[in-house]
Amino acid sequence: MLDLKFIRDNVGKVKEGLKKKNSKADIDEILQLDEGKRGLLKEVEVMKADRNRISKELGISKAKGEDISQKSAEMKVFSQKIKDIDLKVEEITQRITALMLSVPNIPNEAVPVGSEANNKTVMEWGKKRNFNFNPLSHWELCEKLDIVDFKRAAKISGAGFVVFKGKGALLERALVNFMLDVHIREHGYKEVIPPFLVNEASMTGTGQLPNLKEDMYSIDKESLYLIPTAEVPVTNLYAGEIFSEEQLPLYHVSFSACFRKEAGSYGKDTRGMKRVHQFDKVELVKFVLPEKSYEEHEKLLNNAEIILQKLGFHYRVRLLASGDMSFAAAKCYDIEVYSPGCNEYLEVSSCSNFEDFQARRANIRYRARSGKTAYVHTLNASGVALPRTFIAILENCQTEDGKIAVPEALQPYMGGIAYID
RNA sequence: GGAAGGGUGGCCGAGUGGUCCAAGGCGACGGUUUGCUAAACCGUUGUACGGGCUAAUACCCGUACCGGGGGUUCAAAUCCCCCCCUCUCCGCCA
Repeated sequence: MLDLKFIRDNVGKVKEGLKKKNSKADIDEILQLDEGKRGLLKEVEVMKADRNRISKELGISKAKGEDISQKSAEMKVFSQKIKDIDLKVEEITQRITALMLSVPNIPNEAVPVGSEANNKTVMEWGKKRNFNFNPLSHWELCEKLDIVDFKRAAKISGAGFVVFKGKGALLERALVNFMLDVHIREHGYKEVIPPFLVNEASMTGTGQLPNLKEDMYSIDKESLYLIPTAEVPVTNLYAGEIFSEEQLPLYHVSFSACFRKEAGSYGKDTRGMKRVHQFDKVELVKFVLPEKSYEEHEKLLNNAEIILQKLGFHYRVRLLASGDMSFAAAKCYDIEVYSPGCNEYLEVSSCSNFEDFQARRANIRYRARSGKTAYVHTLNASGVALPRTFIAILENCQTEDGKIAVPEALQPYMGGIAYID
């Protein structure tokens, strides 16, 4: 959520930012409601001051044994007037809040303006592997090696689900443990294993609700949602809390399953496991001081990149254009790993700085040494998402005779085996 | 699913209708003392919103906030109703 006061003082800047993000959010309506509300507040607060003063006087009169019945009767009418105005104020406040929750974050100045086509490659690592044979797609490899079962997954759950089997399951497990270990031991993150079901407040806190409701699985009877990313439970861990300045920065790494309906992307990437309804992910979440957040953002990006470097994959980093960023982000890098079977770059991580946007929604603050409280900045990145990394391993590490050469970094996590065959 | 307790400031914890501007403690900050640290003593110490005055997030005034919502009352942390959360015990299940 943006700061209403900031909107009030920077109307032009905010409108420009929203335009860059292709948002149709109506700032004017919010400002108009806000003005009306402040007018009413001014009026009713004077009345309340009167009420408080007179009530106090009546208390004293009564203690002296004086008759206060007439004055009481007058005050009853006056109090009712206050209640009526309070009700109006409450109505307006709710409308403002509802509108504010749907206003996206505005982009940082470093973000290129435009749509997906304006995303900028800011860095490339490694090189595409040269094959002296025709590389297979991951779904062909999965079937041949019998390590992922798409058909039976569809039978028990539906399209867009996968079942890992044998060495496929082992590879998935190995990847999770490998990534967790790197972030915990080498990058100083503290591990958290959160619930995979969260309440509505948590989903609102990180910005998935209200706008992305159609893309989430929910258990309506209990008002619970299946998490689309560990970002949701982990960020909301500290909702309503106040850090001391010494506690920051705080780094968490978290493994979770992620659940996404992928509404609106039917027919896209239907083959294989590029886009599935349930997948595993190792997520990095940071809580930092506002003045450090862009420095921390670069470090975060690097932490995620290291995973791909250790696995030895060619990848590129894209700075997303304003219109391609998510609702809550102020600046975002995507890491895309190259996969030869499908011959494309696959997004394995979004590395975002949300500034105080999520912190304001979830009310996560810190107390500065001066004693002042302020919102923290939150950031997160996948470190990294599993299915596409799994794809990249199969397609990049395949041998001519149809085996998968396990990357060296993963071998200790797979009982020392060198090949999946 | 049943029964009982609890939810108060950064934290702990008192508070059964007006004097609550929420006691007291801890912590934090400032000061005195001190070779340094500690201790002791003195003082300060919430958040949000609105308004005034501004260079100002400084200062002044007001309002609201004691889990959330509603009610009673001239007046609610306090009384009543509903809900949420939490904890203990019982039952059921793993």
